[in-house]
Amino acid sequence: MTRPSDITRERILNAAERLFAERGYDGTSIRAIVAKARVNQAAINYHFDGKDGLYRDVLRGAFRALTEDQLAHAEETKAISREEALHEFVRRQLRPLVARDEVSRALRIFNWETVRPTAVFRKLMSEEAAPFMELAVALLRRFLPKADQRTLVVAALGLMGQCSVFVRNREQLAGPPIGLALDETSIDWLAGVITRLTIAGLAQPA
Amino acid sequence: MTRPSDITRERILNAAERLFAERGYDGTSIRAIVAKARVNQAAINYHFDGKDGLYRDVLRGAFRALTEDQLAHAEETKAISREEALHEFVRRQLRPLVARDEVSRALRIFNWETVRPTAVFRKLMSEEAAPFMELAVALLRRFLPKADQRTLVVAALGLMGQCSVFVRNREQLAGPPIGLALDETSIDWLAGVITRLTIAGLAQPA
DNA sequence: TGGTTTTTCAAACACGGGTTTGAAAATCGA
DNA sequence: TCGATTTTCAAACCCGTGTTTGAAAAACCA
Repeated sequence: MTRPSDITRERILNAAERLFAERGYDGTSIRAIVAKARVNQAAINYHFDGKDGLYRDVLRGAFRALTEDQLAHAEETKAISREEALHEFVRRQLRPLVARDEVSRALRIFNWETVRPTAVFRKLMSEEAAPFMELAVALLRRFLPKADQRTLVVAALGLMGQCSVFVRNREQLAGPPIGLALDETSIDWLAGVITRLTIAGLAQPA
Repeated sequence: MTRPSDITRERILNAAERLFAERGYDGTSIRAIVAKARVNQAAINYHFDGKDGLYRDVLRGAFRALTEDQLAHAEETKAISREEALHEFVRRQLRPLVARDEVSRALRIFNWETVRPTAVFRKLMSEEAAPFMELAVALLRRFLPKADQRTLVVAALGLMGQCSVFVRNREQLAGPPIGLALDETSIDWLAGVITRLTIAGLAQPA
C-alpha cells in the first residue's frame, strides 16, 4: 500500500528529523533538507504545506516516540525501588549524549525548543506535555510524599535542567577551559553522580 | 572628552545589549538595533566593523559586568557560612527572572549562547570562563572537600543548569500545562527550594 | 576662517531564506 | 490503453538579512 509518493514523504521526514535534531528549526534550511533527502525543493510545500507543516509533523513523531518510550519506562519503574527508578530516569535524560536513535533525536529537538520555542511547538506542548511532567512528578513524589505540587514541579524541572545542561553543551564542555569529555563510558559515571546528589537532596529537604 | 561620535557608539551598544539579551544573536537584526538606537544603519559597520564586531564588544561588556559582580560576591562569601553562600549563589543565578540590570542582561546573553555558541563567544569563553567555573567549584568544595575536580565540575554545572532552566523557560512555565508563575515574591521561594535540595544533596554523597 | 578629517545618511547591493509557478513526467483508474 | 489525476521538477519570485557605496554634513584643528 506504500504509494511511490509516500516514499518521498518518508525520505523528507527522515532527513528533516535528523537535521532539526542537529541544528534546530532556524538552523535548518529547506534547501539543506531537500539535499539530504534527495528530493525536489517544491516537494516540501507539496507534501507538508511548507516548512512549518513539515516541522509540525516531525514534532508529532518526536512526541509519539517519546511518549511510547516514557510509558514503557513508567511500567518498569513500578517494579523497582525509587532509587533505581531515579537512576534510570537520569540515564534516559542523558541518553542523547551517546545514542543516535529516534528517542535521542526527539530529546534533542525538544532541547532546541527550550530556547526559542516555536509557535508550532508551544501548541503541541500545551496539549501533550502534561503526561511527561506527571511522570517526573510522580517519581519525585516517592521521595517527597509530603511536598506540595509546586515544590515537586520545581524539583522535576531542576532535575531535567541538570541533565539537559550536559546534553546541550556537550561539545563546549569537552574543550577548554572545562575539559569534560563525555564518552560512552563516562555516561554511567555522570548519571551516577547526578543521581546520588539528587537522592541525597531529596532524602532530607529541610 | 566624550566626542559626539562616542554618543552614537554608546547608543548602539546600549540598544544592542538589550536586544541581544532579549532575542539572542540570530534573533536580533541590524535594522532592529539601529531603529532602537535611532542611528543610521551604516553606523554599525562604521563604528564596530559589522554585526560580529558589535556583538564582540557587547559580549566583552557582559563579561566585564559579570566578572565584577562575581568577584564582589566572592569577597562576601568568604565571611558567611557555606549554606548562606550557596543560597546567595542560587539567588544570583535566578536574578534575571526579576531584575533588569546589566548583570541580568549579561546572564541572559550567556543563556542564549548555551544553545548555539557563536564563534565570537567561544573564543572569549575559552579565555575568560575559567574564573567563573573556579568560583562555583570552590563554593561546592566547601561541601565536598574530598571530591575530585571532575565531580565538582559536574555538580557545579548541574547546579547552574538547575537555575538556568527557570530563567530560560520562564514564559513557557507560566502558561499551561505547568502553570508556574514566577513573580518577584516567588523568586525567594524558588531559590530556597533549589538551595535546600542542593545542600541536602551535597551533605551526604553516597 | 578654511581646509582636512571624521561622521552621518539614503540608497543600493549581494546573498540566502521560504514559497510559488507552470509545465513535464509519472501514476492511477476505468 | 487512454484520459484524468497526482507527483516531480527547474526556475523564478519575494522578502529580510548584513554589507557596501559615495556623497553630504558635521566636527576638528591649525
